[in-house]
Amino acid sequence: MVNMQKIAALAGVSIATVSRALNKSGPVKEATRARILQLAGEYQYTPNPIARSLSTQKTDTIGLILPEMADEFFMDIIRGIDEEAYRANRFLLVSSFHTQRDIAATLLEFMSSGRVDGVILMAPEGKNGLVETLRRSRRPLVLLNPPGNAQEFVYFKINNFQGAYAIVEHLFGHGYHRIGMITGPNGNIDADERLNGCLEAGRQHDLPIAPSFIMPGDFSARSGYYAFMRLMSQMEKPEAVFAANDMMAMGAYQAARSLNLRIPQDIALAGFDDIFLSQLLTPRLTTVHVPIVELGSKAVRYLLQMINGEVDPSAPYHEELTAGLVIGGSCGCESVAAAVPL
Amino acid sequence: MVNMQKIAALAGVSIATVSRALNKSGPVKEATRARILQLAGEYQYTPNPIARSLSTQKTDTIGLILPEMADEFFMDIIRGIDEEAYRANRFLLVSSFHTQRDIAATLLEFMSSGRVDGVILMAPEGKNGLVETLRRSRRPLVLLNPPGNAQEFVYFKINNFQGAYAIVEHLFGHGYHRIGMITGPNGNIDADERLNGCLEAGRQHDLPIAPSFIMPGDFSARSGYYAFMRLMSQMEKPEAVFAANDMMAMGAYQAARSLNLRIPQDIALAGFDDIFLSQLLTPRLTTVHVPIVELGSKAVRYLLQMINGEVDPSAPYHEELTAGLVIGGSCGCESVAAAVPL
DNA sequence: GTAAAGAAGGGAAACGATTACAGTCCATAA
DNA sequence: TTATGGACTGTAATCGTTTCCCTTCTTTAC
Repeated sequence: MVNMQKIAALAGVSIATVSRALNKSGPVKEATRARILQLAGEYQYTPNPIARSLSTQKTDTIGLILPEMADEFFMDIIRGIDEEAYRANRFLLVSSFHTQRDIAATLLEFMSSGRVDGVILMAPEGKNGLVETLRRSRRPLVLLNPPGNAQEFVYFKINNFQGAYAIVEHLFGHGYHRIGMITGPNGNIDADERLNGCLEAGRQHDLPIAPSFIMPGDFSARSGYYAFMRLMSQMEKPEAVFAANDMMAMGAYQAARSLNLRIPQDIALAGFDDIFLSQLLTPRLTTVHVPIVELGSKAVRYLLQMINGEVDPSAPYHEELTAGLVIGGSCGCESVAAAVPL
Repeated sequence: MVNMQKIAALAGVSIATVSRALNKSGPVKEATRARILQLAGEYQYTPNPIARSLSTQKTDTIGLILPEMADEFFMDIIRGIDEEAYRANRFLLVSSFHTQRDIAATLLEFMSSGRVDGVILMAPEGKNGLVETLRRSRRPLVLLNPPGNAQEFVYFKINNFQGAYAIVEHLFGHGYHRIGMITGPNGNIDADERLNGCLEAGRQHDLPIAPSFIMPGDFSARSGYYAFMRLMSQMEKPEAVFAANDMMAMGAYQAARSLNLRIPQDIALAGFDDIFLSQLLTPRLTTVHVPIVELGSKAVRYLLQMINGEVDPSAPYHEELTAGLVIGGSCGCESVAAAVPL
């Protein structure tokens, strides 16, 4: 392996000069510099990043910890972060929680021990003393969709409340009076906020959502199927159903088909997330778009500012990204029923 | 930051002893060892991985380079690799190609320069002197779904030919005589092999696929839609259509619905990949399951063997993973039409 | 009683960079 | 002519480990 030592010897200078020439970190005579660059190219010299890191205490790497690596959603997160990291010439060390609950702590320790300059952590549930663990992190940390008890940290999140409020308001706009909701798993911050947004919209329109119209789900398509079935088996049935995510809405589509209910004529439907699948349903699902790639980009950009000392790494900073409506045909809007997949 | 120096001073021993005690890499009196461990715990000492890497020339990190980070498929790859890496106590540095074509080379250089112990690279197309670049890699390298000109390397791949052959044979088994195919992008190794498997099945059954029944697609749902439309607009129409991946099959579903064709009564359909969406179609799509998570696991395990010197890193090694049929209702099989989403 | 072996631990050289400090040389200003 | 300051370059410390090679003891075998 060719190192600075060798290049220095070949060029007849000291390694300090080689370093200065390569990094432009000090004055070097133009002729010397050219000679060094020439030799470096010739011998395919690449600086050893480990040695450099040891010396500079920077790794040019950021860590990303996700609860799981399962579907499109998490892939989009990674993509957003990967792109932004690439733009900033940073590497990306990823890991998931790996089934264990408090493993997030372990991983954070690993990552905080010098392998990365900073960490982006997605932790939608704040159990098992997560907050205490995070406090001990020695590196800059940015949270994504954090639990409610994480106010002291830096985080970026989707405005679930606003998104849910907006889409339920849209359903009211269609004239539906009886709106049902299929919720997400209890304790999940995203699920809770979406429920609250829905309830608030009901209150604001003087048409509060009836408790019997709130059916628990767990974000899976299967749970959406059964929740929808139960909603429609009641004496009084909703005219429109808002599922807390698109996967459950998909389950509801299946259930509606089983019951021979037409969407939206017999029952209107709306979802949340704007996943790719929702474009392929007929009619296209009306849903809430979450700017997930942007969430990742913003997190990286802010993290880098923390790392570079451009902002105070210990000061809390919160940003909520607005979710936007995507109108399909499932809510009753006519014009947009797309026949051709995107 | 507390380092070995400090622990050594506190314990009244040299750093060499601390290192030996912590790594069990040499004899240390039990009492001394206990004292050191005690202090290490007390002061929350964690060895600096960068310094260790510099000394040992190992990073405990493996690199993963993917063409893109787009859908479920790539997420599954990452998951398989992440899980296996975690089991082996390795970290994972990921990156995508980032639009540029020859960026794969650049990234490989980066990764080969000491930041990782080995690299897993997925490169379904072998253009722009990829092979020459790979030859210059200084670290162990494992390819996934490699192009045809990569015989000299270690790779793991899905047996596309066998999978395509099997599913087309299944269609013939239903008694269909006229089978059409929607192909993937030209030059993509997976696409080519699936086409070949289909053609071979036709030949073996003395019912060669007619050239007019082979319609080009590009793996997108949209292309599947249009290819299906074109297939069905011909004078002589196929009785069954095999799409080279599930996304295109989804497009075909949409097209069939537009044309008021019932699946499978009017037209049978089959796909490839067994993506999650295919379970949600009605009738469920008959497709080919690709053991994608297993592909990742195997790649990691072999890479680690190369890194540890348990196998010759410079010797070629090839493994093809068998793809299995997933029978849904879209091919004409009755029994399995699932009404409830998984 | 002595030699050899092995355990315990210390000193110092790697690993491959960055960088503070200091020295040399030369041009310019006083 | 002599400071003075800037450009250029080298020496060596530093980052935090691992590990080779000793030295010093303690056993154990003969």
